[in-house]
Amino acid sequence: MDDVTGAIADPVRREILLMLRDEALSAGQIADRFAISRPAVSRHLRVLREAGLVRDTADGRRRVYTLVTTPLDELAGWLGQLMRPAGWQHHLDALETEVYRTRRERHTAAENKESA
Amino acid sequence: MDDVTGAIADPVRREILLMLRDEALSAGQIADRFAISRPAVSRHLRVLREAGLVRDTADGRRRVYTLVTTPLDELAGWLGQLMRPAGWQHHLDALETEVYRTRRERHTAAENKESA
DNA sequence: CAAACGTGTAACTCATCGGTTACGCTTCAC
DNA sequence: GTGAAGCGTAACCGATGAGTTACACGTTTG
Repeated sequence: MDDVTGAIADPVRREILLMLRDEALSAGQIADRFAISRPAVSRHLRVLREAGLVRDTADGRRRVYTLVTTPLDELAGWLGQLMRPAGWQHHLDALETEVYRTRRERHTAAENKESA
Repeated sequence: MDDVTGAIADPVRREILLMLRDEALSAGQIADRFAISRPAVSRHLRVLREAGLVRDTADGRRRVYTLVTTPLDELAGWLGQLMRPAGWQHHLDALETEVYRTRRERHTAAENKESA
């Protein structure tokens, strides 16, 4: 949990996650979309990887990253735990999870759509 | 958003939020539950306050803190944005079930008398 | 009023973080 | 084989964060 919240805490890393939401991207492609240096992005990717939020697959000399949302379940559960007593119904639209106890393996987002 | 994710990133602060979920607590009461010094807790409270996650009301020489979940909406929305493409339907389904089933759980944390 | 209580703030230390440049390793192209 | 492409790591640095002790300030209480 600490890994996830820590990873989420940085705007660059949040942006990376959003980028990976729609398509898998290589390290270089990701780095190109930021003003900071490539090594800096590389380390952000490392943080995300260690938090389990992304998975990297070697593809020749490239390294393709894909999103892994599973670790977010715990965070979502924590959020739900906090918001429940208040306007629960209201948040339902935005929130979306109470999982917290279910699914844990499911999707794995292994779409090999790298048509870059 | 950065404020919230930053605030959430610390385990002590997350714990504080959970503590405030069920009842309002004074700074001292909160500090007593942690091994760290009181000033340290005080600064955690400041971070939470600046993130809008807690509200403090003066009560004599005490300062009572209450939870404010509103800022979490944005985070919840962001989370949803990330998890939607994956098992969104699934999550939503589980959520609704959960909501109807628990239905505010009996005890209700009725201490929410101090309105905004 | 004076003493004790409850809290926040200031000043300081130490560890961690995010960024940069330099470098090394593996893979593709010729 | 040689050189370039693509990435990650190492070393270094300034900024930030969390913890501590010392202190100031308002509030109760005797």
